[in-house]
Formats: sequence, structure tokens, C-alpha cells
Amino acid sequence: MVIKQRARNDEDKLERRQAILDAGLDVWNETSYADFTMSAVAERAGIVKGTVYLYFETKEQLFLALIDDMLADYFDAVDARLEEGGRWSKSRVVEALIGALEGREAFTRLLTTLGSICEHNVSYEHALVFKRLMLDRFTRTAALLVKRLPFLTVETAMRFVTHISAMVTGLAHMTYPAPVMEKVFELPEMAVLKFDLKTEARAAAQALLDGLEQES
Amino acid sequence: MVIKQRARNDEDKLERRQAILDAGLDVWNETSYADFTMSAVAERAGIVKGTVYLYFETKEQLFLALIDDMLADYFDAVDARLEEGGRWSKSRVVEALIGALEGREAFTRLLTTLGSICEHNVSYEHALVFKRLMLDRFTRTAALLVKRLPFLTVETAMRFVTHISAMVTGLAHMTYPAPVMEKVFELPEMAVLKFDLKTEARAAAQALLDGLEQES
Amino acid sequence: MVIKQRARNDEDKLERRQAILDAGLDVWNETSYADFTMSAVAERAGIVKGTVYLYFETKEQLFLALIDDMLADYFDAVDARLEEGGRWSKSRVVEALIGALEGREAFTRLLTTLGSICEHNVSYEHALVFKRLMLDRFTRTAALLVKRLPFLTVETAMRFVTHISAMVTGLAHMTYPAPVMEKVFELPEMAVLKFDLKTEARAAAQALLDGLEQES
Amino acid sequence: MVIKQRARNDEDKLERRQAILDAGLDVWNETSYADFTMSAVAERAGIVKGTVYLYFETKEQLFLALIDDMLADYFDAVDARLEEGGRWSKSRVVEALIGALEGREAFTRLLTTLGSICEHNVSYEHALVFKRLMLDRFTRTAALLVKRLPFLTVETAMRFVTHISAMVTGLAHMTYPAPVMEKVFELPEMAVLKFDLKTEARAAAQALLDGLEQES
DNA sequence: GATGAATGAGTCTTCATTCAT
DNA sequence: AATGAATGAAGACTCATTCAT
Repeated sequence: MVIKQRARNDEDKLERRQAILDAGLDVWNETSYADFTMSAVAERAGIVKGTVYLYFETKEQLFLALIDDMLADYFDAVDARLEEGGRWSKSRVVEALIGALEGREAFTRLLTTLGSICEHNVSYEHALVFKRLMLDRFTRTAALLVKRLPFLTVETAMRFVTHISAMVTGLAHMTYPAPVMEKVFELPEMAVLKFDLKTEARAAAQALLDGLEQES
Repeated sequence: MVIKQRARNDEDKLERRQAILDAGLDVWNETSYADFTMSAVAERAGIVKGTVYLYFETKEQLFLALIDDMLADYFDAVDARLEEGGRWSKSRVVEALIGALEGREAFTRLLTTLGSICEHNVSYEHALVFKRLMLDRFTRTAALLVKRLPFLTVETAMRFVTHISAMVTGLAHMTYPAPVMEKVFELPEMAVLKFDLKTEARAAAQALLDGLEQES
Repeated sequence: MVIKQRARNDEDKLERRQAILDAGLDVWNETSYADFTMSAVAERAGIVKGTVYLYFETKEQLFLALIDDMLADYFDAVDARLEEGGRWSKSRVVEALIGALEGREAFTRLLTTLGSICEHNVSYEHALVFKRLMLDRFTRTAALLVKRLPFLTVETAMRFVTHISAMVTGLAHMTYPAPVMEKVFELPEMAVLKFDLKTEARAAAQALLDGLEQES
Repeated sequence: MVIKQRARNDEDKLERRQAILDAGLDVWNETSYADFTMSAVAERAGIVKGTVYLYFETKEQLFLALIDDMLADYFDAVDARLEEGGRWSKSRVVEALIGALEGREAFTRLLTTLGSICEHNVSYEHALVFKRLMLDRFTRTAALLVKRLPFLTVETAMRFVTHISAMVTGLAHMTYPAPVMEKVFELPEMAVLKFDLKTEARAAAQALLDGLEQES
């Protein structure tokens, strides 16, 4: 896609905005949050720092927009799976939720930073937009879940989605460690602490559903 | 407790080290990680920046030591509960684990930062010490859990502890939001996203145990 | 010369770069290397520390650029003299080389620090650029010397230039002493150690040439 | 040599002082001036920073004492050679002066720093002591030179010693380069700038003497 | 005399953000 | 709209020196 020199109409502007977000994602995939600088993003997008500020008021807003995107992307994938036909079981539901994490490592790593980012420089408006999106996606997916697993209610489904999100975030903390940690994990004694995010998430999700079914 | 001007013997030094950690905790409780500066810690401890570096080589090392402390403190509390006598049920176990979070908000918030801290300036040695501590505590608590709930094995108990840790970390991300987020949560529509960490953790823990029992 | 607030084109940028170097020279003239700080240079240039780093990646690079400039300036002066017409004798050559030191005290003092600076924070690229410049100037001046004094060969001329440079550097060490030393030199007994750089350099240069002629 | 815990009498104190200087020399041999820290010296001497300050008021004073020692040591060697019997020629004199540099690389590197060190924190008294020593050694060696080479006078001999010192200092600047420079010198084009200190010093000394003889 | 913990001024450097062009 | 030079505030870390023990 060719990026025009100047974005004159709204479409061009959206295009450029997206180009910046794409660059942001690239940078994120290659570095950690501490190295996620506006210069790096700008350079990657082939533009200049000042220009980024035309599209995003602060670094945090850009970051939030990135999460926005990836959150939507993930839930799109999940919902698409949940809308597929056939017989549904707990484990198929688990697979829909966790399987969609495949190839979305950037997203899980991103979740990890949400808390600290939002503590800084995010305006009420953008925080609101973000949370609304999150609520919307949680709700939609919860609604689909209720259809797939009869023992779920709107409330328990919502809760389940929330718990899964939390679990994945927490596991991500433990699974995408810094290089130092990777070396530590190489020790035989540490093997037990070195696990696969999706495997654990799957197990936890399954247990949670088992529990919810039993409680129902 | 009176801190001498100069810590001459090992005991005094440990005391001062602890005083710095206490100051660090204070700073942490009042600010976020981004504002957690060595100057702030030093000032809080009533000493001078250089002195802090006498006890901790880097900012990250200090931070890790803080987590070390609070992790041990939390698991001490959990283990103490698990060692109490009487009849044991899943919900009593859940209460032991989650109840111990009461008054330990600083700890849960701390968990939230682990990932990003370790990406910077943490030596292999300190990372190792930290992970060993973590493994040790996980293992000890898992052993106690096996005694309390017969349907657990060493493996499933360990996994359970890990999942709970992840869950708490993830929930912490969602529950200790920035001031902006707090305002967002005040909107009626957001009520459903505004939940209590311990309540959710309890529910999740209960469900996980229910699931594990059923699977066993 | 008016410096614009912002240097947009390459010319402006070169101008600003030069302004920083000028400020650096001022600072150097007033202090020693130990007191040659980036803050001081920035303040002197009437800009802000961060701006200096826009033009020079490290303190050492700035310093090296300063030496670059002054080295070129000195050899420009020498070569200009050597290219003048008329009859040439050893003593006229000596005068060309040593006379050009007049008013270039900052340069000689600068030579004095070369070694220690390069031990720190100088990239291979910048070191290379610097040495190439040095080699180039030595070579050019040596070529001119060969034309002026028939008994010199390219090799002996090059060696002579090198020796003179070393001699001047070494004499500078002895002649630009710290304030304490100046007081020491006021003692009558110390008179013999208190000499003039140019006088000694001249004498040494003359002796070296006499020696070279005789050996030829 | 066993160092007592406490230096009670003057002899013990001198011994300890020397032990510190020895340690200082070791540190100097292994690092550059920038890394020549009081901690490093103390550690090397197996004592503690504070103790060093019992013997040397400032870092610079310690450094100056080190130069004192090595200067005396070098001139001891030179004078010993000059006092040997047999026939004397210019080249034998040159050999006496330059040959004594063999194995004294630490000394030549040290000369290189003299200027910058003395600019800081050296008291008048210590500066005086140092310069007196220097003057004394220059004078003694000059006197010996006059005996060996009849065409020299006390004045020209003194000047010769001074010039040689300067030359060696200057050459040292060029010959003991930082690691970066070493890599630069590996380029074929730079070969001409990479020379041996003693070879050049010898050539220069010879030329200087040739010149002096001719002028006489 | 020896210790070594404490000091604190000072350094380089980074980076989000602004604003003249 | 785009640029990118300039800002400036802050931050981590060092080390010579002092002084309580």
C-alpha cells in the first residue's frame, strides 16, 4: 500500500493512522515496552516524530489504540469460531477461546502492559472509548457462549470471559519473560516453572468451565 | 526502631537494607512504577541516593528485592493458614489463599510489574535467586494443599498454585486501574467491568478446584 | 553571525554544529578536560544539553571533532607558509612549523588530552575519521617539506613531522601547567624548568633537521 | 613481605605507604587513568578506601607519588648506565637514555597524564616536592651527559634531557593508544602512523645530538 | 590506626513533546 | 499536513572524600 505524502481527505488520514499503528505493532514485536519509543515507531512508519503527534496526542494514546486493534482482532477470531456450526462442548468452547491465541503472541504480551500504561497520560475520553470497546466485546462473546453452553447464564458467561482474560494476562506475565529469565528457566530445577501459555490457559479454562457447570 | 547513622555490623546493615525496602514500598504505594525513582526511595528513607546504591546495585535489583519480600510475606500467611487444624474443604482452601490477599494490595499491584522490570538490568544471579524463591514457595504451598485436599496430586496442586498466581496477577491488572479508569468505571454501564479482585479470585479459585476435583 | 532558532537546512546545521564547537573551545580554554562538561558547553552555546546531543553522540565525539578542527586549522596555517615563495632554509621551515603555533595554545593543550579521551566512548568510525585526517595532514605537510628541503625524503619528512608533533605534545605537557605549578615555577631554583614552548620546539626542530641533514 | 595490621612506627608506615603505591602501579598497569579509582587501589592493596586517605590526602597526590617513584627509578637506571666505563659515543648515550625505557612502559604511559592530573587537587607542597625531584634528576643526568659527550655544555645537556622527556611523552601519546585506535591502526593505510616508541625516540635523540654537536 | 558506611555533588544520557519552518 | 530541530525535565549511576565507630 502506497502512503501518500500528505493525507488530505479523511480516508487518507485513516490510512496513515493505520500505517502508524502497524509500525507500532512491528516495534512492539521487536522490543519491550521500555524500548517502545515514539522515534522508533515514527522511523518504522517512515515518517517523522512530529507527524505521529498529529494522529495520536500522546504515546499512551497510541499504545491504547494498538491494544484496541488487537483486542478487536482477537475477539473477532473468537466470535467467528463460536459462530461456526456443529455440536458444541466445553472443550470446543475452550478451543475457540484459547486456540484463537495462536499467532497472537503480540496481543498477549500487550495485555501485560495495559495496567501501567493507563496510569499515564491517557485522557478520560480515550479511556472510555477503550473500556466501551472491551465491554462490548466481552458482552458479545459472552452472548455467544450462552448459546453454546446451556449451563451458562449471561452473568456467568461474562464472568468466565473476564476470568479467562485475567488468566491469560497473568500467564503471559509468567511465560514471556525477559532474556535473563529464559536463561534461568534453562536450569533443570526450573523446568516446572517453564510452561506453555496456551496449554495452561486451556487447562485453566477447562477447569473453570467444569466448575461452572457443576455449580450451575 | 532506631537506625544508627552508620550500619557497622551485619545486623545493622540488614536493618538499613530493610529500611530502604520499606521506603521503597511506601513510594510504590504512592506512585506507579514509572514514578518509582531511586531519588524518591532515598528521600523517603531519609538517606542519600548514593547510599541506596550501597545496598542495591540497580533500581531493578531493589525492586526485585521488594517483590521477594512481599512474595515471601504472602506465602507465609497462606501457609500459616493452611497449617491450621480442623476440617478442610475446597472453600476453606480457597479462603486460605485468597483471604491472605487482604491488606496486601501493594503485593498484587507489584506482581503486575514483574514482567517489565525483569526485562531490564537484572543480573542472572538475582533473577535466579528470585525464581528459586518463587519455586520454593509454590512447592511448599502445593505440598500443604495436597494434605488438605486429597483429590490433589503434587502436580495438580502445583498447577493450581500457578494458575491462581496468574489469575491474581491478571485480575490485578484489571482492578487497580489508573485514576482515569476509576472515573470511567463510575459510569453505570461500566459497572459490570468494575469488580473486586478478591471476589473474582475466590470465584475463579473455587471453580478451578471444582474442576480439578471433577477431573480427578 | 546570527544563528537561527532552528537549523533547517544543512548549512544552518553546520553552522550550529560549529557554534557548539566554538562553545566547546571556549569552555576548553577556560577549564581543563575534567571540567569540560556537556552542560558547560551547552550553556556556553546558549542552548540546552539535549540539543548538543543532536549534533554529537557523545562527549568524546564532540571533543574529537574539536581536535579535528584545530588540527586542520594548524596544518592549514603551516601549509600556507610552506607554500610561500622565496628561498628556503632549515630555519625558515622551522619557523613555518613552529611559528604557526603562535596563538594556537588551545590546540597544543588539546593534543595533551588526545590519549585519554580516545580511551572512552569513541566509536571505531570516528576514530578512523580522525586518524585519516591526521594521516592526510601529516602526508601533505611532509610532501611540502620535501620540496623545501632537498635533503629530505618522503620517509624522513614524514618522520620529522611525527617527531615534531610528539615533541610539541610533550612540551605542552610541561609548559601549560596547573596553577599550582605556576607558583612552583616562580621559585628561582625552578627557573630552569620553566621554559617557553615555542622556543624549545624551535630549538628541537632545528636540531632534528640539522641531524637529518647530516645523516643524509 | 607481610604487611602488619597496624603501622605503628614510622618504618611500618613507610612500608604501608609503599604497598599502596605498588597497588597503585598494578592498577595503573591494568587500566587507564579514568578507571584508576581509589577503591581499585585500596582493594588491590588489600585495605580499605579510608586507609588510603591516611597516607595520601588526595587521589592526585597518590598519583603524583607514583610518578615520583617511577621517575626516580627510570633515572636511576639511566644514570647507572651513564656511569659505566668504556668509550662513549653519541649512540651509546642515546642507548643509555632510550634503552632504559625497556620494560618501563608503565612509566611512559604515566608521563602522558602528568599535565591533566596536576591541574587538580595537588597542593603547592607536593607540587614543589615533585618538581624538585624532577629538577634534581634532570640536573644529575645532564651532568653525567656533559662528562660523556664533550661537545655538550651544562645548558645544552639540560635542554637535551628536557627535549628527550618531552619527546618520549609525546610519542607515548601516539603509541599507547586506546583499543579503538589499535583497531584503526590495523588498516594497511594506517601502518605509517603505527610506530614503535623506542625506535622513534632513538632516532629523534640521535638527530638531536647530531644537531647539537654540529651547532656547538 | 583502621574501617567502610555514608555522603552528595555531578555526569552523561534519554525521550516525550513542542513549535518554527 | 508534514517536518525535524529544539526543548527540558528527569533519571540512573559514579566516586572522591568524610567521619562515626
